[in-house]
Amino acid sequence: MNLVSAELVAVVATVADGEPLVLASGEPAALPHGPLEPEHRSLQAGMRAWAAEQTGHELGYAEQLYTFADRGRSGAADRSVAISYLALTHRQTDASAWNPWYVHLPWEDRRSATGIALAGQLAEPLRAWAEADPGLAPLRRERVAHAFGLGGDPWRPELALHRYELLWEAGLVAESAPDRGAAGGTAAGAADSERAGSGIPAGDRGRSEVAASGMPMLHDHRRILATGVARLRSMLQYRPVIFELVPEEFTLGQLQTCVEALAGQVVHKQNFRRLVEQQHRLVEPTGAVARNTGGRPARLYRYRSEVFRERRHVGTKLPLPRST
Amino acid sequence: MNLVSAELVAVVATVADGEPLVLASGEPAALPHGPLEPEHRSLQAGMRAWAAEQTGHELGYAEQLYTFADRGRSGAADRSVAISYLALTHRQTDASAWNPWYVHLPWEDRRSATGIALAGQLAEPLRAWAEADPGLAPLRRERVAHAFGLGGDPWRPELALHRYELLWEAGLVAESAPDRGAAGGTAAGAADSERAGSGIPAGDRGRSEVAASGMPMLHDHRRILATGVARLRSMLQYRPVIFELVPEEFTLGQLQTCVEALAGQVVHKQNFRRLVEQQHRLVEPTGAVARNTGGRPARLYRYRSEVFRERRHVGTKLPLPRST
DNA sequence: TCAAAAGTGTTATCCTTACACCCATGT
DNA sequence: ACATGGGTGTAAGGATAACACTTTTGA
Repeated sequence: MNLVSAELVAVVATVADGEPLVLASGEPAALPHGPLEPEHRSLQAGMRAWAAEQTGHELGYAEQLYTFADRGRSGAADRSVAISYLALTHRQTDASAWNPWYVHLPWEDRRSATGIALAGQLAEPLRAWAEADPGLAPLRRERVAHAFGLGGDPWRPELALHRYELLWEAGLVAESAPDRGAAGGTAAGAADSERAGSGIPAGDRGRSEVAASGMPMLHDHRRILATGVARLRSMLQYRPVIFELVPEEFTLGQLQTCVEALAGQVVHKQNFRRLVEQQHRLVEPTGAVARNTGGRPARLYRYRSEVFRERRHVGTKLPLPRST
Repeated sequence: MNLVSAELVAVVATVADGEPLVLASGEPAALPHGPLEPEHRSLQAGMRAWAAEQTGHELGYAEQLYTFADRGRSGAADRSVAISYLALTHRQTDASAWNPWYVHLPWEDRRSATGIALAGQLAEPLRAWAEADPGLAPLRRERVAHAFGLGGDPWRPELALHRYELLWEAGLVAESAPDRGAAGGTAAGAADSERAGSGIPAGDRGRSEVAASGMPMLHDHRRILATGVARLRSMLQYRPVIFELVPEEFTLGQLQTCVEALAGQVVHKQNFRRLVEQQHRLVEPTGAVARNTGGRPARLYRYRSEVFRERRHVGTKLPLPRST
């Protein structure tokens, strides 16, 4: 009988003040994780137990993401399987263990011009990587253009995992950099933590590119985070998941900010409101207003849980601009 | 260290003569499967190795489906994790090990009036199950209506997994029937195979309902099959996966038949053609014609692989009738 | 008064669905 | 001739993306 060790890993996401956050702690940053144990009643129950123990959080919605097998984690002989989950939770007050997504995946935040510029800095090294192997160049060019929205392709928020994997292959993240030895990789772990924190590859690349490569995480946790981001962004398009991340009462502005935080992209205000209110009828006004908006007071809304039945399949369609 | 055994299971799908097929063999029918072994380079590689060894097939496209943990498989103490994959392959000639999907999931085939009637036979027992527990009744009613398209809800092909799980919970499939002992369940295996083949629960239900409940499979393999069917039907809507299942040259009629086989539902002919040809420009004529169509000869088409770049995200949108 | 955010109205365009109809072949 | 499947034209309705504009607050 071939036995393996099974590890449970959780991407626990929330949004606070318009910033998407993920539960992560340690140096290098690690997602909540732990082995599957005999007393766990199910995979999901085990994941919840570890997350609760390590973070004091009870999780809300959760779904399985992906199962990874790493041969190299603790040597070639015994093998470990990592079963990852995505969990959503309302904002909590303990600020300790939360990291902004975009600290680890800065190129995914295109809400501002500077964010887009940051992502743009990756284009040149990616092209260089694509051309480095003449045989693979056409395929790589295509993959880069598709994933990063270059050369006529639109930027697709839900391709976050493709993008991370390309950067990994190209050696543009610390976990895969040719001169690795900082965080990530096989079993480096806590060694060399001052460099791990900054995520600086030892190559001769400029300072700006370093900022674009993001803060590394333990083992393949950044890949798992990217998987969670991609899944959440996909769900956003066809299921009303936002309401797991927003307080019971909210303004349409807050809702929009939350969507923008997850998608990493701004959406068209007027059409967003109409879509949510009229087309999908996902929300209804509570009658109350919020006055702390900085401008005109905003009506408060609540999620119409009745529609969960009729509109389970509808998401918050993003009124994305035609070409980005 | 807590160790578990990891098993790889494959849902290998194809379409032949307008009938969707899955690789399965034995009694009760089992999907290709086997333990993860040290020499496997990755999870997917292991799955491919087992499938090739057990069926003589090299697989084409493959993607991970889901990871299940069963406590009860071989006793309470040691635990097994099943990592399942969906694989697509072109039609092969060895007819031996292929089973039609709808032998196992007959309610999923709504291409004919008799198929729809078959699914309708499940409505009554499902309602009875929903009402059996007064506390859970509202939730169960809602789940049944949503999954099976009752009471104003549309039938959604991609909810195949929800439907199977409801039937399982309601004890309407042999694997979960209260009087179980035939195929499925814990470790029944090859015992009692003559009853397993027919899938007849020992209860006092009528003959027609037996036909509607479908042929059982080993362990939870029918659930895994339902997961694969659901995933494939989802993909159909937003990615051009059909072309993995169709010969290089095909008529639009063949393509449509193939889509209908997977979706378990007929589609609107004229609009299907226009969608594929014009909107998405997924195909182009080869110039040749097929004369064995039974009517007017049909133009042959090929898949425009150029669009894989521009339209990776586009699927074969199903021009479904407004209300079913 | 002005910045900032909330909220309304309208339009052009495209996609979806549906209906009606003609075309080319084998029997 | 006629059944069978292949193939075309067109129109109604709804969803989308874009634009211009008004309203109400706090500083």
